[in-house]
Amino acid sequence: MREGPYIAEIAALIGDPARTNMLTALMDGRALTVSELAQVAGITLPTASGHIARMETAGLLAAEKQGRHRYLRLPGPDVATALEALMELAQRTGAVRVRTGPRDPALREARVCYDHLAGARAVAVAAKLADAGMMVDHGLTDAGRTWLAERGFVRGDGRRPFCRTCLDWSERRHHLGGALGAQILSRALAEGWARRGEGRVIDFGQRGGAAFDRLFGL
Amino acid sequence: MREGPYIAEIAALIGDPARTNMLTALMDGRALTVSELAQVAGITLPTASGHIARMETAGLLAAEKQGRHRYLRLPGPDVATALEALMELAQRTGAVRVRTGPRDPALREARVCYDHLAGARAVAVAAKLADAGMMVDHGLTDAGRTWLAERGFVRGDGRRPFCRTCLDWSERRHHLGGALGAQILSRALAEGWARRGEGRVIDFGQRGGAAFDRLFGL
DNA sequence: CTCATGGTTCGTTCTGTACCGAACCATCGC
DNA sequence: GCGATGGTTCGGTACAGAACGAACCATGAG
Repeated sequence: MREGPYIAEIAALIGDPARTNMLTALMDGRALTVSELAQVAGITLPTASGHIARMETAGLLAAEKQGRHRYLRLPGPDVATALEALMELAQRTGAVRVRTGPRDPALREARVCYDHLAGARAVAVAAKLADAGMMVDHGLTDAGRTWLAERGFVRGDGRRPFCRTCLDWSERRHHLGGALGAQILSRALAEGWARRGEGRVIDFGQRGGAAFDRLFGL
Repeated sequence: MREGPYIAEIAALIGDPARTNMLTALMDGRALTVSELAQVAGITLPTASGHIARMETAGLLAAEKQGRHRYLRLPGPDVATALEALMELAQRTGAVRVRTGPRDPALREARVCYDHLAGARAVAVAAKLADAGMMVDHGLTDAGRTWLAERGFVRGDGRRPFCRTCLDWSERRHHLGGALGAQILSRALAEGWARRGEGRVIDFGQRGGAAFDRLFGL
C-alpha cells in the first residue's frame, strides 16, 4: 500500500482488543507491569510481551525498568486524548481493570524498597518536592538541595546518585531512592518514628507518622 | 474476546490503510462517491463497497443517495476529531487526495442536473439561503418562502416537493433541486441570462451572471 | 552459589479479513 | 424498450498477525 497514512498503523495498533485493554487500563496515568497488562488483556505473558514491544516502538507506551519488573505507562497526554476520542465514538461500556500492588494495607502504607522507603507516605514526600519545584525531571533543583540540607540531608555516599526517583510498586508513582532515600529511611528508624514490621512492612506509629510528616511539611 | 472494548472495533476499522485513505479524504467535509473513494484507496469497487458498508454500520460514515451515485461523508465532527487525534500521534506526512468532479471549468461553474441548475453558482444560491436562515435542515422556513415569493418563485407543480436540496457533483455541497430548482433554471434561460452550451453546460454571460446574482443577492 | 520469578525470543498453528473477478441489481440517457 | 454506468453481492484465494508452549535470559532472594 502507498506510503501515506501512518495513521492507519497507529489505529491498527490500537485496534486489537488485547492492546486496547492494556491501553485503557493505563489511562489513569498509573504504570503497570508486563504481567499485569497480560492479565488485564486476558492473554499469556509471551503474547503480551510482543504486543508491548510493538506499542513501545510505535511510541504508544513508555517503559521504565525497575529490578526485574518493567513498568509501562502512557508516554503523554496525546495518547490518552486519542483514546478518549475513540471512546467517544465507541460509547465505551466499561473497561476491564485489575487491582494493582499488594493486598496488605500496611504494605501499601509504608515498606522497604531495597534500602529506602516506599509506599503512600514515601510517594507523598516525592510529590511534595515535585510540586514545590524542588525536583524537576527527576533531579533536584538548587532550592531542593538547600531545603533538604536544612533538614539534615546533605550528601551522598559517593557510590551512587544522591537522589534517584523510583517507581512505587503500590502507588505507581515515584518515590525517592538513592542515597537520599536511604537516609530518609534510616532517619525515621533512628528517630524512633517507625520500626521494621512483618516482612518489608515499616510501622509508623501515630506520633511517629506525624513527626515524619512535619519534617517534610506534609 | 471479552465484551468490553468496543473501542477496539472502531480503531480496527480505522486501522486499515484503505479505509484510512477514504476517511482522510473526507476530512474536509466534502462527500465522495463510492468509486471515488475506491480510487482514493487504490482498490477496486467491490472491495471499497464492502469497506464502506462496514464503516457505515459502525457509524463512521453517513450516506446520501443521489440517482445512481452514493455520496459518503463523515457523519459529524466527532469522527474528524478522533482522526485528528490519531494524526497527531502519527505525525502524518501527507494524505492522498483525489481531484473531484469534472475537469471542465465550464461544467464546474454551471450545468444542468436533471432539470435544475448545478455548479458553483447554484451552490452559492443554496448557501445564501442557508446562511440567511431561510433554509433550515434542508427545508424552507417561512422567511425563505416569503423571500422567494417576492422574487416570483411561488409554488410547486404538485408532483414533487417545492424545494429539495441536491448534493452538487463538483462542489460537494448542496444546491437547490425540486420544483424550485427547476424554476430557477428556466427563469435564467427565459430571461436570457444564460443559455445551454456543450453537453450539460449552462453558459452565463457577463451581464447574465450579474443579473442572476443580483436577483439572489449574491 | 542456587532457586524462584519476571520477561523475552522462537517456532508453529490457526483464524480473520482484505482483495479480486464475475455475476447481478438499480438508475439514468436514449 | 435498450445500452451504459454506478454499486452490491458472492465465492475463492492468500497473506497477515494473534495466540500459545517451550526454551532462554536477567534479576533479586536466601
